[in-house]
Amino acid sequence: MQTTVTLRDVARAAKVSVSTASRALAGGGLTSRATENRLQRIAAELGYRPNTLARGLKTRSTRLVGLVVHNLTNASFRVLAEVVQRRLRAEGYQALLCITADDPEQEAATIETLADQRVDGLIICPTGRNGALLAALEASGTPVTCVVRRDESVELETVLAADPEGAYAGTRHLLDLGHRRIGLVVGRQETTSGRERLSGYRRALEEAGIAFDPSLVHAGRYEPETGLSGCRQLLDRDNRPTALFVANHESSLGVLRGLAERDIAVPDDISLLCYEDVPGFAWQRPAISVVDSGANAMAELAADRLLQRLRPNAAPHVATAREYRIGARLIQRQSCRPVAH
Amino acid sequence: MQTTVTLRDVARAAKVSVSTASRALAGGGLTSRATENRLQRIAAELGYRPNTLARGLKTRSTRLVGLVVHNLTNASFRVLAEVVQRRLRAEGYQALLCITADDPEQEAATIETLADQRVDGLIICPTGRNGALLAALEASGTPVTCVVRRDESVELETVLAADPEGAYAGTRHLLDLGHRRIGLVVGRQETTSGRERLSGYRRALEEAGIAFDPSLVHAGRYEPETGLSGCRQLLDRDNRPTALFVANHESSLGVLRGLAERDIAVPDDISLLCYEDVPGFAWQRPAISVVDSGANAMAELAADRLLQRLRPNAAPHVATAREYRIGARLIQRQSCRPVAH
DNA sequence: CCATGCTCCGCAAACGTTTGCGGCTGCAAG
DNA sequence: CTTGCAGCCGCAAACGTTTGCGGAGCATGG
Repeated sequence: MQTTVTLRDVARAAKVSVSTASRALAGGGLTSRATENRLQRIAAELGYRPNTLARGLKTRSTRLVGLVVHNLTNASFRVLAEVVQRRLRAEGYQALLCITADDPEQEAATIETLADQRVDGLIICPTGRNGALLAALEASGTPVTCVVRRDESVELETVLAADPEGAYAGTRHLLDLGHRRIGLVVGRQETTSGRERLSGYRRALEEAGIAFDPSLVHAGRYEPETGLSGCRQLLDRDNRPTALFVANHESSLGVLRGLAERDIAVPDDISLLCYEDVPGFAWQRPAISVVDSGANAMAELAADRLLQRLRPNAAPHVATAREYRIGARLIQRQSCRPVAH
Repeated sequence: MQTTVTLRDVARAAKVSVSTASRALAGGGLTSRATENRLQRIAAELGYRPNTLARGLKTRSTRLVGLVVHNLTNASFRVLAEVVQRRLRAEGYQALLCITADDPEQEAATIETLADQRVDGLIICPTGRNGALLAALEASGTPVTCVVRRDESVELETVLAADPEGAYAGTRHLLDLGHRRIGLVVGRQETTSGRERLSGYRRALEEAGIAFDPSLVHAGRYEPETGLSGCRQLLDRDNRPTALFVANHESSLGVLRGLAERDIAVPDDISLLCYEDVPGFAWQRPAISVVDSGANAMAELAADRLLQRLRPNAAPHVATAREYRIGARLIQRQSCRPVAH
C-alpha cells in the first residue's frame, strides 16, 4: 500500500496552500497563469490523482450514474448498456451497471444501494413494482429516466419503443403481401410491450377487415421455448397460417427450429417476420425481414435526456416528466413473399 | 433537493453522540444491546442511509470493483459481465462497468478513472498495451485480475480459457471422424487466443501424422465478414475440405452464410464445428457441435479469485500472481459426421 | 499622496463518516 | 471504604477535497 499522493503533497511541493493548489488544478482562471502551469506540472510529476470520494463528498456530486437492466442477453438491454455507457463516458460520467433479472426484490435492493452510492442520476428499465423508490429518488434530487419499460405507478421521464406502431407496420406489411392468416407469437400480456404489440397486430387486421382469431396468437415468456411451442401450435392447425410474425425477439430461435424440424421452408412455404434487428437475422440465409424497434435510438435518447437534466441549469424535473417514443422501422429482407393463391 | 438525513440527525434524535450512533448502527457489539436496537429503530424511522462517500473516504474502501471488457456483444464478455456482477453483489460489492472497444487509449483512460474512483479491485480483459498502469494499480494495493486475455507485459493474476486444449480437442474430434482436410477459420494471430487455437489445431494434426497445410487456415478479425471470406476461400480450393472448424465464434455467422449461399448442407456435404456454446448453436437446425471454452467458469473463477484477495486477511498478492486455465469441453450435436470414403 | 479597484492567494470551515483514546458509571473484590 | 475492572459512551481528529471570505500586493486614476 503505497502512500498515495494527495493535494497537500503537491501544495507542499509547490510551496503554496492547499486551496491554491485546488484552484490551480481546477483551472478556472482563479489563479495566475503561471502558478496554474507550475502546479499542473508538479502534480503530474508527483503523479497526483484527485480523490473522487473526497471531491464528491464536498461537491455533492459523484460523477456516477446507475444503469439497471434486467439482463445483458436481450439485445435491447445489451445495446442499451453499450451506448449509455459510451455516451456517459463522453461527458465524464461513469456507469454503475446493475442487473436485476427482472426481479422486484433485487431491483429494490439495487436502487437503495445506488442511492447510498449517491449516484447523480439513474437510467433504469423498471420492473414496475418499485415506483415508490424511484419517485423518492427523483424527489430527493436525483433524476431518473426509465427506458424500454414504463413504471405505470409513477410519473417519470420515460423513453419507449413505439410498439403499437411497430407491430402494426409489421402485420400491415404481411397483409400487403396478401397474407390473411397471420400467426403471431408475442410476449406475455402482463408486459407493456406484449400488450402493445398485440394491439398493433389487431389494429392492422381490423383495418384490413379481417376478423381477429385468438387461436392465431401465442403469447409467452421471452424465451426460445415459447417460440418453439408457439410455432408447433400454429403449424398444427388445420388451416395453417401463411405467415408468422414473431413479435418477441427471444422466441425467434424457437420458431426457426420449429420450422426446420417440419421442413417448412422460408419464404417458400411460409413467410416469416421477426422483431428486433440483431446481426444474426441479417446474416442468416434467407436473411430475415424484421421490424426494428430502434434499440439504439432509445438508448441514445435515454442517455441524452438524462444528461440534459444532469447539466447545471437544473430544469425543474417535474415539468419534464414526459414520455418519448422511438419510431419502429420495417427492414425488408428475404423472408417474406407474396402469398400464392 | 431534500435535506438528506445524516448520522448527526439520528444521533441528535436519539440524544447520543455521533460516535455511538455510528457504533450502534455498525452493530459490532460496541454499544449496549439496548442503544443498538434503539438507534436501529430511530435510523429506520428517520430514513437514514449512510453516505458511502464519507464512509469510503474514512475507511479507504469503496465497495466498488471495476469491470472492464471490450464489448458486450461477444458471448464471453457478456456472461463475464453478468456473472461477475452477480457474484460481486452477493458479497456486497458493486460493479463499475467499462467498455473499451479493445482500444488501448480508452483502456488507459478507463483504468485511470477507476483508480481515481478508488475501486477496491479490478477485473479486466486487457488489451495488452497498458501493463504498466495495471501493475501500478496492483502495486498501490488494488488487486487486479485479468480474464479472457492476458497482458503479456506484466505478471498479474490471470484466468484464461484452455485454448490450446480446446482447439486440440476439436480438431481431434474431427480427425477421429475420419476427416483429413480440415479447414480452420480462426482469430488474428496477434491475439493470444488466435495463436493458441491455431497451435492446438496443428498439434492434433501432427499427432495424427497429417502435414500442416497453411492454405487450409484463414485467420481474421472477430467478425462475421471474416467467416464469410474464409468460408469462400476454403470452398474454392480444388481439394475442398470435408470439415470446417470455426475456432472464432464471431465468424460463425459468416461461414454459415457462406455455406448456405453455395447450398452446401451441414452435415451431409461438410462437417462443421464451432467455438463457444451460445444458445443459437443449440437451437439451430442442425444443432451445431461446439467446443465450449467455459466462459461461465472463467467468469466465476475470476470473481472468486478477486473476491478472495479482497477479503481482510490480505494475502501477499505477489505470491498469488498465477495463471488459471479453464478446461474446454466438446459438445457433440448434429453438425459433424464421419467422412464418407 | 490617497482612495479605489483588481488580481492572486491563504485561512478555515465544511462535507459525513470512523475510530483511538480517555472518562464516567457501577459493581465486585479486597 | 478503597481499588480494580468492565462496559458504555463522548471528544476530537482524521480522511482529501472545495469554497466563502478576507488580506496582501500592486497599479491606476484623481
